[in-house]
Amino acid sequence: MKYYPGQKHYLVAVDCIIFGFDGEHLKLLLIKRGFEPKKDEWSVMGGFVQPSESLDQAAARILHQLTGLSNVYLEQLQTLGDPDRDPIERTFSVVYFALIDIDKYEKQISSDYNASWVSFNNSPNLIFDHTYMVTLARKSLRYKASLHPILFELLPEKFTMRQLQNLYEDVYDTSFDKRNFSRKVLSTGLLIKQREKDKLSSKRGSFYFKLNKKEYATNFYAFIKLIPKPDDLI
Amino acid sequence: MKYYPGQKHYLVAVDCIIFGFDGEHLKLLLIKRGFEPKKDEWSVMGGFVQPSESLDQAAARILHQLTGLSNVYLEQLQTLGDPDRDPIERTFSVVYFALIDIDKYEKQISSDYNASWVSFNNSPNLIFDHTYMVTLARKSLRYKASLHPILFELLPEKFTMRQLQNLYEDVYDTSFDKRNFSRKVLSTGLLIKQREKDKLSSKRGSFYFKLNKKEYATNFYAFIKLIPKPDDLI
DNA sequence: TCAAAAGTGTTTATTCTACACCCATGG
DNA sequence: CCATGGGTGTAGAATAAACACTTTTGA
Repeated sequence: MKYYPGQKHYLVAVDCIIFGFDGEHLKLLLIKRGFEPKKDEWSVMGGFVQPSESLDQAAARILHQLTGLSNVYLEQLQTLGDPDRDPIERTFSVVYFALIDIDKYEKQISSDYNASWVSFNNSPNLIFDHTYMVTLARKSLRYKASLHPILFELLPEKFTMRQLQNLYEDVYDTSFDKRNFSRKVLSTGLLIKQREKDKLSSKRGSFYFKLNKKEYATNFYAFIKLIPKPDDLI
Repeated sequence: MKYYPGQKHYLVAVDCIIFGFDGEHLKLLLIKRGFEPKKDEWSVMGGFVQPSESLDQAAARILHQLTGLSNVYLEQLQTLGDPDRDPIERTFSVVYFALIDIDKYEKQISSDYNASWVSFNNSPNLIFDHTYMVTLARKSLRYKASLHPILFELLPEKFTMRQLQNLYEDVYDTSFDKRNFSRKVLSTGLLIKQREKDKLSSKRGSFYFKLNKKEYATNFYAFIKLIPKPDDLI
């Protein structure tokens, strides 16, 4: 037996929702499409799965193409496959989301793709069902981050408590009491306080923290409740 | 433009992990495969996605074929697509899991498929990566059920507190204090106590409860923490 | 010297946990 | 009348929430 007879074959693509954080706001890396259909319209970065690669490999390849980054936090989200979601021909899209340190990506490559970082308030219209993908990714990010410390993936190696709090506040569109927030975060044992201070954001300066990578690796899948009221997340 | 040139096309299948609960233990509905390859070996129920149907529709169709049930809790889990996962030809599999009331399924149909309910301790070897799918589904069930009241989908219309507790204990492979468990469950407002008692399991009899469907529909996506220590779930 | 952000502690309310006895009934 | 499973309450511990003042320093 060489193949399954009588079955239709389809295209399979991978699309990546790429999140970044600029110290103030959560951002999305979008590209201006360079090919038909919908050339010059905004979309998320994607590509077809090649015969020799797995889905995870395809996602990593696509992410690398746009950002130059490897070994990035990448998680499969969902697969979309409505018969008419792509007007040219039926294409299944396996959606991934990626969390990257916005300072690390290759600006050169991303400008070749006409990519830019946009925030959620003023993001452009996207082709096909890409807006839905983004909504899905945002919900999933909230969900996952309410239980696991994944948001650290968005931060640079050294960051201040204020930046971390900004990140959580922006992801959840809320605000936290800084005393309670800092106490809760520190109680996880995930942070190591540095001697060095960030002097950019205030005269007094604020201490940098680094992620305790060992603790992070060990406790990644343990629930860590940083969000007080995780209702209505999905 | 009629199609995307130069891209390989693939098969896309949907596989359903079907959970049931017999009052004591969580079970899985498996079938003995009726076609090659791997004829007569155990697998989960699946099928290829047809040109006109969406993924959700394909999953519902496949579930209906085996159980006769419609309007069942069905959730997309993940998509597997390693190049060699199917020895015949490259096939992507979108994995769903279903939660059904074990009393409602059509025994006739399921016996046509050589299906049987197995518990996790003595489940047979499965073809391809189906064992992995089941593991994935079990983890996902724990994860989801730690936050949302989905396990009610597995129970008949009327059930006792003991049955509910058995279900949670079996899903999480642990045991709960019955006083704390019952208090916590009742505090959700999801249950309506019936006048009628179940007299099968004890001389005194125990009250039946029904799900408060209105409350359930409204609060489905609110977090409801029934599990005290949801660590190490994934 | 003052504006701006950093840093820190305590009290109260809520939630969680551990734990043991009486009840109702069919055989 | 007794064995079996059903049903219930409380006290102590842990966790979460609310809340405000002092420090530092560059301009």
